[in-house]
Amino acid sequence: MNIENSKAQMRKGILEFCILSVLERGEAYPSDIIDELKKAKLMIVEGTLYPLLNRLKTDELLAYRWEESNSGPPRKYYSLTPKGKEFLDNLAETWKELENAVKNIRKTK
Amino acid sequence: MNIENSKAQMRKGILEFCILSVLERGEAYPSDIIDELKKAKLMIVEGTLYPLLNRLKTDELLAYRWEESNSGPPRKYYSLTPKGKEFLDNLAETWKELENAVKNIRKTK
DNA sequence: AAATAGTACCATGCAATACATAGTAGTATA
DNA sequence: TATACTACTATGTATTGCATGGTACTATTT
Repeated sequence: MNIENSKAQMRKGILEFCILSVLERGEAYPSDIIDELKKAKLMIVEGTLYPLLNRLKTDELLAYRWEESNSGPPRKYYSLTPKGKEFLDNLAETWKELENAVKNIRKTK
Repeated sequence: MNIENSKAQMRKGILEFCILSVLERGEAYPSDIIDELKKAKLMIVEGTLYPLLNRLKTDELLAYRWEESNSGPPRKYYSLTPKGKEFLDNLAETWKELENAVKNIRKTK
């Protein structure tokens, strides 16, 4: 049993929350999102990010627009929809509950 | 996109950590573990717990012994191995890093 | 112009794990 | 014996992060 695998498993399920959080602060395109997460020491790879963004778009939590880049190919800027913002609030609550649960398990008794 | 599913996904990857934490405090059999987690508001079902316990046993993080019950079928008591304790310490560190990563993403910038 | 490099996005098979469901088995009680 | 309760086992399904391979656009180099 491998700690790197456990790290990846722990990331599962919270990346959605983190990505919506990044976009709460303002629209961004995928590389920006990767950079923001990397700054917070949370690594995500393209093979994960793109399908995830597409899922969120399909579920109407995100919207996007294309923008020409002045130094490379066009970019897809994502932003939160009102529905996305609401969902994010729910995720934030869920995360807090999870944190508390872990805290209780680690401390109590 | 369904908040209940997101809750389940957030649980993925940290149940291992929580179960090892419960056992850090002393050996327990599966129903005890379920009760401890339930007390902390973390729900796990048998179909998840048993395979997980078996995986941890297979990886030598847990040991178990059978004990006759005085009011029902025999019980399988699990306990942490030294290897398990060491792995748990790593998981605790990983969890802390994850908490900080989320905190940074939610707060910074 | 063609080739190469850098950047951006897309597609998909695989591995891991939570859950739902179905079942077996031991013990106690009706 | 049948039923109920408790405990453990097995497995198919759904979901999602990762590895890998690819397409496409723009800029730079040959």
